[in-house]
Amino acid sequence: MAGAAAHTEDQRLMPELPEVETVARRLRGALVGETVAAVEVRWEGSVATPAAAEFVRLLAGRTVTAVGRRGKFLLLHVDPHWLIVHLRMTGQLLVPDLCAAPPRCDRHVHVILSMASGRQLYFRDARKFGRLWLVPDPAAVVGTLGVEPLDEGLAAEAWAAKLASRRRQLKPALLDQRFLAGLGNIYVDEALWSARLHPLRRTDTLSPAEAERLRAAIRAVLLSALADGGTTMVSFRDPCNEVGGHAPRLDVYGRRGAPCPRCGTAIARLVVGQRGTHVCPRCQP
DNA sequence: ACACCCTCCTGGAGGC
DNA sequence: TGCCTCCAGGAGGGTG
Repeated sequence: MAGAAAHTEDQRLMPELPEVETVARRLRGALVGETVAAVEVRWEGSVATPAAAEFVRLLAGRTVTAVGRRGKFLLLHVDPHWLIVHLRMTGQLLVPDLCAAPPRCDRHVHVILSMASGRQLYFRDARKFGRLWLVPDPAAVVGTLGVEPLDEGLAAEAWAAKLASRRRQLKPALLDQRFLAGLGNIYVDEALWSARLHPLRRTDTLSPAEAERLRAAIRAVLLSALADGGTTMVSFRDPCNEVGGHAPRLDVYGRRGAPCPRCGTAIARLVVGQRGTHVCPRCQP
């Protein structure tokens, strides 16, 4: 019975930190050193800033010197500019050149960068929520993001104090990119399950042991997904049009009605902060 | 500081 | 090749 319901949720899956990091790593090898020859913007709504014509003009002739990630944002240094991309729900960055099964250049491909070498980069996005920015300073886009969960910044003491300093429900706090950068709906549910914490617990009620459990769970969940090349339910693809391998290893997300891997109780679905949320009613009191 | 609501957008599912 | 409605989801904005 999890079948139909879970499949519905599977349609709405966004790239989170492990998926964006996977894209960044593979784009780095594909694009660093490449020079942009031409840019085509097929749907102007994909470009947040500047205006499409200016976006095209500024990129032409520039060379990609670095590819990085901050939270769920991709940062491409197209010297001297920064091309920043957020994939949101269904966005993809594809390098057809490298694909064993190349994507069609269909109506969902909204921006195309053509390199001097002939290599191309597609920005494809069925739901059109994804955005591209071209700015002189990345801080204009990513300046308000919180700490990176996989960085030293998430030290145990600082993390416990950070949680204690807020009075919010755990799930909305963990989804807040100013609080912690990179988690989305899937990995928040997975981390809370792993740490045996209910999503409605208030951040300032966690014991030091619980805070540490959560910190470790977040890191473990992200690292595990990253090792699998991310989670693909339906739409996530890396630049080579390949799916991520982590979906079968999810413990609660999209598994309503299925048995909790720890205790066998049926996974429940509730709504927290307007978002579908998966918990084990027994493990997460 | 926090909760709540709205907008963006569309494919898929379910009702009929 | 059936049509129509509903809905999820991240981020940013606004309001209470």
